[in-house]
Amino acid sequence: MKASVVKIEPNGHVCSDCAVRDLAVCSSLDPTELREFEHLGRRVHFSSGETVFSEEDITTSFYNLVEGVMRLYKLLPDGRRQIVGFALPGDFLGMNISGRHNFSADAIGGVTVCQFAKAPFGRFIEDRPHLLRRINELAVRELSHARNHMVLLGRRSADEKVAAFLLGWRERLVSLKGASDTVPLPMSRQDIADYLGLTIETVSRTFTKLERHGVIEIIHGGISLLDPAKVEALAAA
Amino acid sequence: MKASVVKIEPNGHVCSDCAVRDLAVCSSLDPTELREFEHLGRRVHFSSGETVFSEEDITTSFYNLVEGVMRLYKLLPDGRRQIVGFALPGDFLGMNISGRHNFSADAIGGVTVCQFAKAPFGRFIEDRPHLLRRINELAVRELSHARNHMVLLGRRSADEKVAAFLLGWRERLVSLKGASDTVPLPMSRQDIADYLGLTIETVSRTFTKLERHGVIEIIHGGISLLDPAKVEALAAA
DNA sequence: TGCGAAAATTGATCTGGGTCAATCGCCTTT
DNA sequence: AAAGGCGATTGACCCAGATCAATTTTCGCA
Repeated sequence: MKASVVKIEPNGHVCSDCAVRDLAVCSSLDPTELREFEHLGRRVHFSSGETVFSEEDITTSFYNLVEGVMRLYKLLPDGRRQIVGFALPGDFLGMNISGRHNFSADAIGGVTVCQFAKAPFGRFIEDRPHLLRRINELAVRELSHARNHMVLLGRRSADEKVAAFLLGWRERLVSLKGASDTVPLPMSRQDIADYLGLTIETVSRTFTKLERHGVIEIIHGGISLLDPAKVEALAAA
Repeated sequence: MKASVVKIEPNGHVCSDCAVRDLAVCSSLDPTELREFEHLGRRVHFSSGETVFSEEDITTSFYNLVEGVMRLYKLLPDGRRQIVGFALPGDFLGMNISGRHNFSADAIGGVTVCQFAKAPFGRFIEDRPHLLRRINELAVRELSHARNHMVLLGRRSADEKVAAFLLGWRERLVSLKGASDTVPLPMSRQDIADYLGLTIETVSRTFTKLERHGVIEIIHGGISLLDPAKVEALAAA
């Protein structure tokens, strides 16, 4: 949204002590490769609300999210928005066949990415099938998520959508922050609505309804699952 | 749906004159590889309505659709169904990370697939990165489709959904049957409804409404686009 | 060629979630 | 500490699309 004034970190970064070393595509690289890989990427910081790349932009870079949360979304000509996913540390962004990004991505809160110019990255992959396999693995995982989300969007009620979202988001945070019934929600209600194919009002009402029923507690910056089993039942598997 | 009585074709098939030679994953193989590849797959026929594989089944095979159309879908415990896509000749099915299919697939009309046992296929890929790259390409293409479909499911009206579906289906048929304003629809109205996140009644009503407005003509086994530009306008890009 | 069943269409009515419109409750910023 | 502003909540009302209920059309099969 805002004008993009990115902050590039001084060259001092080393992959070997990167926070997402074992989650990201890099997990497929051995120490020698990793040192070479280090020179391909540069760390870039984006502040809250900044757009990292836009749908229809020609793809010049791939990104490895290192820290923070991003919303990935598509817009219809009249402004309707569908968020197709939230990216978390370890996620790899930018793969496409058309040569253009097919969604936009912006920062929710401060974000650090590891940015790779397309050509050198492509060359690096060339003779490293294990990296390609890792990328494919992430794509297939993403595809599975996308299909689950289609079911949610096409066939679930508002209550089910919200319940499933809370559980799914909590689940995704497990590998990053460990399991917890306290679920931070860094994204806005509008973001949640656009992710679930609902309006902000319906999301808000559903939250308060769940709270009235003692199923969740709305806390500052997130929610707390008071009765996870009940939420699971509401999500209709 | 029906009990599965598959028909395996006698061994006489050769990849080099396969109908999907240039569309499928096989397009990445050179003639020598293709001859070796030939021994990995066997052609299997499924009749209308038969299930090729089911969600949650352990993946023992990958499939290359050679002829016919398949519906790919997920079911909720209470029977609600979301069709996540229709497969056409050239499509590659079975990639997943969990070791289980994450959707079900059944034949719409008669279908011929080229079936590969998982292990030998995996071994064949192992030292052929160009095949892996081709598979990744198909996965990324699929991912793009999935994201577009999320927008449709989450943010488009019934009219827009139907119009977009007709255009999208027509577009997919171009590479198989050439461009045409006559669009065959081998799937049922229920299938279309479950693909678009609508009910069968809404799909039917929308078709008749479009026909009344002179935008399409409902013909036997499909529709004809009388005013493609108008349909595009309705689809809201 | 006709019969039974399944698919598709059409009509009448209902409702979940959208729309419109106030507040409310914070965070800033001064 | 007051004011301004933005995100979130809440309420009143509405409507697109679901549901329920007949037909009508198509199709497989004898």
